[in-house]
Amino acid sequence: MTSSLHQRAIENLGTRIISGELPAGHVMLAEQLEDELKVSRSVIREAVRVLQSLGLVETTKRVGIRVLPPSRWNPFDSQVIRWRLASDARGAQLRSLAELRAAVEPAAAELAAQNAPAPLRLELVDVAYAMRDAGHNGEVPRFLELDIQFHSLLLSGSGNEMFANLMGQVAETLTGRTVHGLMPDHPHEGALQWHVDVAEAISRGDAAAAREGSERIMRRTMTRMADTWTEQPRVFIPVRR
Amino acid sequence: MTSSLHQRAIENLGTRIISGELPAGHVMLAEQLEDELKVSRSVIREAVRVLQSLGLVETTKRVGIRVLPPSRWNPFDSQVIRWRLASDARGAQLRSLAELRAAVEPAAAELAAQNAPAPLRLELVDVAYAMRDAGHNGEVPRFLELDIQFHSLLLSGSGNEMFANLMGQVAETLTGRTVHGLMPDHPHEGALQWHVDVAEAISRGDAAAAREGSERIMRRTMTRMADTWTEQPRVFIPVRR
DNA sequence: GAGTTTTGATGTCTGCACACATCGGCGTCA
DNA sequence: TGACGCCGATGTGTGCAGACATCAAAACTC
Repeated sequence: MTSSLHQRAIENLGTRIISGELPAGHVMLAEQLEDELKVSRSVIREAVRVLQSLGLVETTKRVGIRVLPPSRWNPFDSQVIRWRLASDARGAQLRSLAELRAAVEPAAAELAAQNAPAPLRLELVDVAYAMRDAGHNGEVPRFLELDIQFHSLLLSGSGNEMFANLMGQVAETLTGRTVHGLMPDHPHEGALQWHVDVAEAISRGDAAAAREGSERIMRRTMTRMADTWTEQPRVFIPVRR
Repeated sequence: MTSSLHQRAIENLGTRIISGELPAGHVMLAEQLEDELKVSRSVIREAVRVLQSLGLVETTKRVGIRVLPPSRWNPFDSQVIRWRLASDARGAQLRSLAELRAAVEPAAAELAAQNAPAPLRLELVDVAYAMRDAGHNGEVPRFLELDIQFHSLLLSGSGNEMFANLMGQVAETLTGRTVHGLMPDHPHEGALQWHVDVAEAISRGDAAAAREGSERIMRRTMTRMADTWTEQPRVFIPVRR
């Protein structure tokens, strides 16, 4: 349990802002938050400072703490992502993550084939084969675990820390699929082999094959998920000049 | 100037941590920081809370404030990116951003062709032609400005808030190229036309052409920049299990 | 309407009590 | 004698309460 008071205050306010309960433009006073959350001023202030750094609120003297519109939120912060996944915008968040992942993974596969350290390549191949076996045998939980590990290793092997950081979020989209009932008991036969192909391409340093294999996996993943979020409204962030 | 004491404390500690002056594992005491920065506890505490949320430090009772290794830093936070760009790792940061951009922009172009609102499509075409003119006439500052606007509009038009958020960082990589002396007085003739092609493909909703055109631009950009950072060491983030 | 004063919120500082992880002394047991 | 574990001492962050400083919005004056 993250039982620190300020962490709970962040959680409370963060979820309420992102859920829309506290809409953009809504102004709060520090004193009012003290009463509401039954904590002292320092706790509120520290929480507000963190929310400020996430782009969720801004503070103005003589006005108070103002909630900022979604276009100001930092969409890459893992807390923001978590809060959005718990909100009505869950579908839109999953789509954004899936699109990002589909864009990044082929590039990461290509880089991994060029740069990944040898032990990581070996592990990647092992995991791919283990994954194929688990898929054949219908061991769904083990398959999901290996799937996450496979893609984590791939992103990590790219040697790009931004790609690698997407691991955590990718895990969310993969586990999110099971929640949406999108995981069949027996994973697609072709996809299992494609993972092995990607791992071996990376292992032997074949960048083009690694990218193509990864693109194949991503294309299939996207087409399978696409129809679940067609109804999700898209948010267009205005260009700041 | 953002002259708030707490902001300055964040800036001071953030730059020193990311520059390596305060190495991973280094432990500081809140009281010691008060003396050093000549500010009160509340300022230090609020600053530390923000740095904690960025993954730069962790606090432990009876120990103090411990600096975390780079693998724990949030690589998508704009402050972290800015601090890295100002450090010795500037080259590695630019490479990471360029790789991310190269992965994302073709996907964004494809999505923009499918989803962008009509006014944005028109503006994109206008900017592309203006860019071509500025390039022909050797108006370098205006060209750079239009270039940033073009790519911002493209990312924004994708309707994916994560893609759109990369705008600010992309501007950094583009202006960073000029600093590195990578911008010729007269931009590449083909690239100018490619931008127009992408804009028109998006404008008429031709997703495949938009993606291909964007890929062409990105391939050229990457090959042109690649040799500037070959000597930059890559950082492999271990997979957390 | 321009300039000035008032006002009310955040910003900053300080002293105190508390929680709790670490350390070290002590005793127990093998 | 040495290893181990209990347990209190200690020092740190955490949380609280109250004060004053600062500064920009709002009200006021001319």
